[in-house]
Amino acid sequence: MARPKEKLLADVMVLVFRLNGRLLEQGDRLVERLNLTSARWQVLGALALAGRSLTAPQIASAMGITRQGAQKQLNRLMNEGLLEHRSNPSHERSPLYVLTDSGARTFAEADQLCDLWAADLGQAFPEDALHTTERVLGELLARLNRPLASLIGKRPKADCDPL
Amino acid sequence: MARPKEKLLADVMVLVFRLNGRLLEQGDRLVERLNLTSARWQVLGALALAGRSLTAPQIASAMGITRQGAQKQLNRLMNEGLLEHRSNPSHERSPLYVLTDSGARTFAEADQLCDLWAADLGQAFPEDALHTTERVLGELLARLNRPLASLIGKRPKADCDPL
DNA sequence: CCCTTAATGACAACCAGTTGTCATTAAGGG
DNA sequence: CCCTTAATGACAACTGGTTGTCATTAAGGG
Repeated sequence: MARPKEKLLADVMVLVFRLNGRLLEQGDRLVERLNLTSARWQVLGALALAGRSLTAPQIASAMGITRQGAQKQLNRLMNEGLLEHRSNPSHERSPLYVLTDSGARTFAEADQLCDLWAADLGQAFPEDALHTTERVLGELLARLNRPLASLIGKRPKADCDPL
Repeated sequence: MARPKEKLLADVMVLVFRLNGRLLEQGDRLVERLNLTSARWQVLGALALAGRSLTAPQIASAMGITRQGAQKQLNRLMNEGLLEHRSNPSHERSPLYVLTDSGARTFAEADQLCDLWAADLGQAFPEDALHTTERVLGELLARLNRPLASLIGKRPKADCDPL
């Protein structure tokens, strides 16, 4: 075989980097008119998908970023009136966030645009190819969520110490 | 079908975002010992792969980022002695960059680590699944490189005007 | 040979994310 | 019921990328 699996995988990695950039860029343009960016859109999405109020750390975790990163977008969305606080019965310093009417409307518009966009992009691909892609990327992600201690010759942290 | 293609594609997009983060994170850790980051590693890679000296804009284009972004990393790599200037016969203000011995050695080490890493990650996947993934992502990228003018109701720029 | 335009580097401002620190609140074990 | 520890928000500094601007150099057309 001309391309060993490592090389194929390296190609996939490079594609992921490029795609990430393009997706964010096009996503930004897609929701520009709504005064959203990809980042703020994703926050609205986390709340809309959850269908209930969430705290900042919960939203961060749903987005796969740090709570500080999520907090920045939350503060901004609050200022713009797309979100509001609900007092959190089980944590007085950590409010729950919910979409305002304006926020829900804005997200619905973005979601419509996204469907059009995805339908347009998706028509080029056979269903099973998309499925395979999803499976591979998902499995890759799962493997990347484990540490790579062995390769870098770094000792595992104390709490991972072998008995 | 329970999942229409738009939804599958949306899932793939989310996976790309997550993977991008993880790959950068693990990549950073992989080359940490070499005083590299994913970004600086990629600059060295662009030069090593090209096998010849390149200008800053050429490197930026190879990396798919802006020339200003590439320049930042180039300046830093110069300071650390991994790159050096060659005078550019065809452009006196835009020098050519080449790897120093130290830069070439550092990149060779990183490349070795990368092969180990990719081999480890790649063994989980059948060859044809990786191939399909590469094809889908590549085609997706190609489609994302065209503007999405129609969906956002934005007029195309003057130089794209229909005759 | 000018003169306009494109390419380039330097710089600054910004965006989205990270890590780290600090003070406060929540939670749980003697 | 303390007292320690974890979780949280606020803040600051940093990274890697973006856009925009400016001055200079290259390139090409009258």
